[in-house]
Amino acid sequence: MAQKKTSMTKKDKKPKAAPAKKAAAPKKTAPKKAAAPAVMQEEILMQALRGMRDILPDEQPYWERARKVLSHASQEYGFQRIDLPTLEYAHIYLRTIGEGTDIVDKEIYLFNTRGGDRVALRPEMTAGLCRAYIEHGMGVLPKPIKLFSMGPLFRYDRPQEGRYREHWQANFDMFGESDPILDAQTIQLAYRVVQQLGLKNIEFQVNSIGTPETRRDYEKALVRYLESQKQKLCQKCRERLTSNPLRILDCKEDKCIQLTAHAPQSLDYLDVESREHFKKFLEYLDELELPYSINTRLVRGLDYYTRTVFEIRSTDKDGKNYSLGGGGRYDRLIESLGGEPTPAIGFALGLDRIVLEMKRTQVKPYEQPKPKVFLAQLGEMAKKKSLKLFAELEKNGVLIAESFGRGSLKSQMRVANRLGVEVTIIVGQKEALDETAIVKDMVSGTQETVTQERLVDAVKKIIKANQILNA
RNA sequence: GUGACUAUCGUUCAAUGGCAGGACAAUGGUUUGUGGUACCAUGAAUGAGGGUUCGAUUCCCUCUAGUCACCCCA
Repeated sequence: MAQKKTSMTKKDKKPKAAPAKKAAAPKKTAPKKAAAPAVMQEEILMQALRGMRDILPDEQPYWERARKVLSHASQEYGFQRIDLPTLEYAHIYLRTIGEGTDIVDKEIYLFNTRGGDRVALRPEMTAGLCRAYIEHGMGVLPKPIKLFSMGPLFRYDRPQEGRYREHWQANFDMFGESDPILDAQTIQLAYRVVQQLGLKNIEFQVNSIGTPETRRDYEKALVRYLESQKQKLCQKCRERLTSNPLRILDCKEDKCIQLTAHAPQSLDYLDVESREHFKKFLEYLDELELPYSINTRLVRGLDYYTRTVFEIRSTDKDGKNYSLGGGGRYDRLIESLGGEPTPAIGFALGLDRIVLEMKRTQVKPYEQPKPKVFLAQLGEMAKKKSLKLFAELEKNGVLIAESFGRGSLKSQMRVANRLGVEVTIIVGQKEALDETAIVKDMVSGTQETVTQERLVDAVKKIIKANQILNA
């Protein structure tokens, strides 16, 4: 695995006094750290916060492609974009995600504002979405109400690759209908997105966790079963027995897997309606011919889910599993926040992981249109004119590059060449005076002088000719 | 939150208890207004703080950060 090295701290570099040659003194005698300047500057760590990262230009083409695909898919499926604040009253998360969950107990960014409000950086999107739904009375809109959202979330985790304290998610949510066909459509949409992104080896895992009541019954039954054979569990799972018994189903220890294989299954404890819902859901899924499997061990980390839950996973050649996203029904959530009872379903895709997966599987990133024209200038007068020329060309739809800061024509030509432009426009002292410009075809190397009025046409002519040649 | 491993120019790879070096990238140049190659030059690093030592980038400790495995999740 390629270990990504990251440079860390930078000391403030002292500006060089003058461009003049370094004093004759040999390097070694120069003190490594020169004497402090008169005003002592406090050294600040030039380092992003832990778990936070910069998404640099190099990586942006992947993100751009992901964003484009997501936003197109959302429109095709009739979702409307909504943007929510990153900060909310803390209690909406404590209430919805559930106290006792790791997200709330250990991972939430919680603080008091100057005004004394207890607020939290959003650790997930759904709670804020429901708050907005209620606040703006969206219940009166025609059902289902489909909302699409994309933005950063925050969790105070211990970072690793594909897991950051600030990470990006795209969320698709539908409110107002409980029909299981929506559950299937949600998965269809998720599949559509990963397909359009060109991701391979995708699988869905689905499960139903029923209602909070049946879940409690099931949990009791599970504990009862496991308690009777406690010795066969691993050390951690013995602790989980009281803290979070459902998690035992996820344990990777062989003995726990063996034991839980015969444990009661959540599906057996579903109420009649949930059972029917799940059955229908699976029928629809079969109809769609999507790659899915039922994972009765799938338990999601949020308390608000009811009935359908699912995850989108990608498997690499070593059989390793990555969760790219997940979701499920949350039919009680709006009600629990004080709104009208409103069924809902949603899912989230983790953009950081999607991008990681795109790179892993060598998906083509989005390619930014490249400039085909370079504008070179020579001399003060031409330099002034070139600003205007640039604007003129850009207005006429010519994507243009320049390097105004450079002096010599040679270095500008070098840049033009490196950029692979088809045309270079050269404006020097003479051309500036004559209101003309030299148009050079970089492929053939020929050039001609044209008036600045005819410049746009002349440039476009060459580009067009090249297009025909290439076609 | 737990454990393990790691940290050298922008990137990448060296080296050393005694002046930290190369490659790539960058910038300028090889006669004054034209691209490639080649050549030359110029900047640029031992994550931070302590300790051991005559001397530490190298050995030790702490911190910070990353990666991995847990935990959890997207």
